Amino acid sequence: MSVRRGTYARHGDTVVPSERQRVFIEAARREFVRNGYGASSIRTIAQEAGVSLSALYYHYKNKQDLLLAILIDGVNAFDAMCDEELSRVGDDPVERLRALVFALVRFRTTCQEQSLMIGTEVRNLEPENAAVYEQRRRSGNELLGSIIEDGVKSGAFTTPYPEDCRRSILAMTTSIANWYDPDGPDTPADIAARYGDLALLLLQPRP
Amino acid sequence: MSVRRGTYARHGDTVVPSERQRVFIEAARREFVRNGYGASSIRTIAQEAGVSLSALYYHYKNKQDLLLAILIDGVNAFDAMCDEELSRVGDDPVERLRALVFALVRFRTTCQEQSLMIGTEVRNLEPENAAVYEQRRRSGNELLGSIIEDGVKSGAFTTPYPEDCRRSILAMTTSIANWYDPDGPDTPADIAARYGDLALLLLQPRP
Amino acid sequence: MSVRRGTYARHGDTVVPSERQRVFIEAARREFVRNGYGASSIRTIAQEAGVSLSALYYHYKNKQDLLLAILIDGVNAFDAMCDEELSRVGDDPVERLRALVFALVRFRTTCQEQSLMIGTEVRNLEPENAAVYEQRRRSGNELLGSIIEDGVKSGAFTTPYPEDCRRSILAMTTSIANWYDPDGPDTPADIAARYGDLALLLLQPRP
Amino acid sequence: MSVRRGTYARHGDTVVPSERQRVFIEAARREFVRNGYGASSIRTIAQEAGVSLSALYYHYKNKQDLLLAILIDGVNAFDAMCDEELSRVGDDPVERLRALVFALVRFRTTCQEQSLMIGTEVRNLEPENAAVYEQRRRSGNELLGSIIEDGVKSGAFTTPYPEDCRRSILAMTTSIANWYDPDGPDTPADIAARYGDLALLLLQPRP
DNA sequence: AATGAATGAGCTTTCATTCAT
DNA sequence: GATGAATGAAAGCTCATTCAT
Repeated sequence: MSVRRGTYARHGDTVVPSERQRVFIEAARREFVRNGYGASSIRTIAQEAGVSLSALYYHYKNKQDLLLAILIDGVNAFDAMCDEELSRVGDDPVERLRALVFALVRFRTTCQEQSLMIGTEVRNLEPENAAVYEQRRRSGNELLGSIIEDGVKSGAFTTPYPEDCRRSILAMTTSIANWYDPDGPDTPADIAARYGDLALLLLQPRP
Repeated sequence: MSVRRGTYARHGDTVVPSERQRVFIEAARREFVRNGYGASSIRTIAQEAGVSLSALYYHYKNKQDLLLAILIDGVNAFDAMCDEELSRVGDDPVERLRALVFALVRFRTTCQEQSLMIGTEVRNLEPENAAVYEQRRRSGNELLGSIIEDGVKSGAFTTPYPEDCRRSILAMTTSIANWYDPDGPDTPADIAARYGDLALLLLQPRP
Repeated sequence: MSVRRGTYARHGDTVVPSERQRVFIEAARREFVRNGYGASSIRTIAQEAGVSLSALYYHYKNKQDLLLAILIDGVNAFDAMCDEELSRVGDDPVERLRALVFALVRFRTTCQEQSLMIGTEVRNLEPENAAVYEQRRRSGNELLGSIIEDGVKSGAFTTPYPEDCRRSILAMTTSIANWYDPDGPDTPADIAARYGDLALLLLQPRP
Repeated sequence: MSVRRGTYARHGDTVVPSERQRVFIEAARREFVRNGYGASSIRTIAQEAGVSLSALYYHYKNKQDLLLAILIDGVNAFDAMCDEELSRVGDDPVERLRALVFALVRFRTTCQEQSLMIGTEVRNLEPENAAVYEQRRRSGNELLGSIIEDGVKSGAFTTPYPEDCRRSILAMTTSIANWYDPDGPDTPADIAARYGDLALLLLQPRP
């Protein structure tokens, strides 16, 4: 039968896309980022991927399925970066916060396209797929909240608005993808350092 | 003889939409926010506005023109709020900063739909219209930059990263439109007060 | 707005198709009779009707709607013939039976295409439309049953199997559409006379 | 080396389908009866048969070939029933007529699906295959005509319209497949007895 | 100021079929 | 015997847009 069985739509668990599927995912992501999901043509995507339209349909049962695959691929990359950065540090909330901000910035700069997809195109997921996606996404995304919460509890952070801080840090790092230029003077590490500082300013660490 | 001549596409200056045009703008905005520009049907918009498709074409020469009208309508609302809030305060950078944040928050909360359109759907403007729009938008949007710059020059703000602060403040207030619930416990003023605090934390005002 | 509002799918009552709609109905009927509903292309139908594909979609909201229109047009023709023939005779069951068989034969011979559609393509109606159609069809189609029933009650027909007779008379007249050749030697009236005799043989009239 | 060589398309003679082929034939028949030939998908058929699409293509060279196989399988069943019933009786036209009607009814009731295919889907045969099929079908189908002819010649049947009788008897028995319900009260034998009576009424046997 | 009718291009999707393995 | 991968053609349908009235 078809590869479609192994699609994310069916099992929620992490399935590594095949080489062919990677080609589709990347072509589609380029298109979706350029035009948005609704205005992107699946014909053009197949063309950009260098195969026939039917071949795409052999691997993904429809446009939605492709969108879901891209988004899940994005959160996988995101999770991987968070895990990697956090594995380098200990339990100190300040250290952990800096590490996470570093991961966020790395993601928004080195995976600019993935980054732009997530959050912009989620609204185009049909309810069923949105559920599948949310479940996958939750785990990775609650990290910031728990780090802040821990820091506040332990007295490391003294901010009176932890929830607003969480949202703000997320928003300000997320928006980096909108202006970051890989050919510009700033390296991801430069930016991460500055945004780490800014994030800590918001959280008002115990002096 | 058609109204189209007076459309934004032709003259860049502010033209107040007629009553009829307001109906179209609002119906279209609802649709664009729901589905995105590319996936929205101009037929559905006409239907929601309660008139015939041809009537819409009498007022706007095409879908693009409608998008441009919506976006300009959005920046007009935005500019009006900024002007209003800033007219209440004097020259002190801290006061001005708070006033502007207040305006930003008011816009993102009370004009949620306009807010979501701006920034999400700009990319769907064709080059010619994008130019028209950018010109209109610039003036209003450079306010934050100049306030920060003034504060830094005068020594009122001591941040070493004024540009990152500007971007961060913009991003964190912008993102409010994504989660704000008019039926929730927080009033726009509540939120504005907190985000004013946060913004000042980033800018590190002289103690 | 569009003509679609007046389509049969919306109101169950008899709406006379416009001139344009007649063209579509006849082109579509030709195609459906030739290939069957499922294998007929709506593109080809539009082509045969001599208009663009979109024009067809302006008048009928989809393939189903067109099918329904054709079928209802068919039962309308059928009903008209039955009414006409029965209006010529009195109350005598034998007379009425002959008149109805005459109407059946006339329909199967002079409206061969309509005839072939009805009964062959009803199965392609989606449930909702099938309901609309059945309701329209019922009235006309129960005539034979009631004539036979009356005759049996009054003793004019002595058959022990009135229900099988009903089905048989229906089947044998229906099948005429399959072989009747308008250029052949038999006139519809010839055939009707013979099938009237046969139908009466089945019903075993009181001698 | 493929089985296709032995397919009906190549030799006209009776080839008994293999066990595997029976599975395909039955799955396909179910689909064809449900949707009609043109609207049935060969993919769905393979799925229902529980094998891969390619496996189906190994056994039948295309959709047409499958249709032909089904139809021929149908006439084979039909012929077998006729032979069986007729072998039980002698030369008397009345006896033979009753036996044949019995066979017709048995076929339409116990092989309902085969019955519905034959006659409904023949029109979908391409000319070449239609020829192959007609040749196979003729023999079995001319039985009724010859029995009636014999009876008329010998004076056993006095009908003035033997050809119309033949068509009527065929039509009325054929239509049984449309309403027969295996779970209903009537057994095939019950129905056959009644339709035998009706058929004889049409033929007007010498008293 | 507004409408109904029409159009051509494009959409997503499914089709029957082939072929290397 | 059987499969996965692929393809070109065509399906039904919707799109933004135009134009005579």
